[in-house]
Amino acid sequence: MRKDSHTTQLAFRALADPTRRDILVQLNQQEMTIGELVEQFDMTRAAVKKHLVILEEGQLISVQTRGRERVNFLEAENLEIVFDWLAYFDRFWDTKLTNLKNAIEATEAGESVPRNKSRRKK
Amino acid sequence: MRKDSHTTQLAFRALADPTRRDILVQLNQQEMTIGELVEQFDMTRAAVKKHLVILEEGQLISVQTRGRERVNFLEAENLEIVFDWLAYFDRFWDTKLTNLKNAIEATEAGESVPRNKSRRKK
DNA sequence: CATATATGATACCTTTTGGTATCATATATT
DNA sequence: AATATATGATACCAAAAGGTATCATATATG
Repeated sequence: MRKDSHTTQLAFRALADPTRRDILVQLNQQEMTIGELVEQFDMTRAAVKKHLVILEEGQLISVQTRGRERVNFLEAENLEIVFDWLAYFDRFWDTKLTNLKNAIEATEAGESVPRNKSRRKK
Repeated sequence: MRKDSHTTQLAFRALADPTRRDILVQLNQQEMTIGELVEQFDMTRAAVKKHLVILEEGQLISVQTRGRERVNFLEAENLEIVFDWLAYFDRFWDTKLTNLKNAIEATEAGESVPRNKSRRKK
């Protein structure tokens, strides 16, 4: 039986909570301190901190100290852990490849890369 | 703030457990009854059944009744829910597109579709 | 130096999760 | 019809998850 790695488990665990997924979205827009993140959520600093720890364990964010501040960065490349797991499923993948092929050809034709609907911000 | 859908949440929740991910892998090879699945795991039927319910709620499997048997199928297309969420992250996506472009060109050149790590730089 | 600010750490609580044991139901099979 | 088989449902339990309140620590700043 195929058993995926602990690294994979920590990544999926990190993504299982909606607040944590939202944090990643925030950090995709801009790196932020925990203080700035707390302003975006209706919960205490301690709760946000716990989420940040789990995101770090999942290798989806990194932290850089700046004086007394600690700035959190999205580690977008490490979403590959999840992507790779998905890629295992050939049936899904085959149709996906076709769609992506079209997207890429559109891109090469000079259009902008087509995005997901949820990507739009109003 | 971007808030993802309940559907997305149920999918990520379903993927958060290693046993459930393994079940999807099993069902990718071949559709199976709960009885057949139980043979593959070191836990009771009731435990497996709970996992199947959560996978159904995440729309990642479907069930078809055949006499007294209930056959579970992978709904590989619905992994798109997760894929779409990942696609939001442009930084990740841009590098991924490049890799996929290479993969697709290789495919069109007659090679088989490369997967996972083997797709990356060698 | 003294104080405010930004953050981390810990104890504690409630709900969810992952599991078992057990009972109930539907459909083959003899 | 009676029994075996395949599955579903429920009560119960321990551990993990998600949250708060509170205390501790490090670093700017007047």
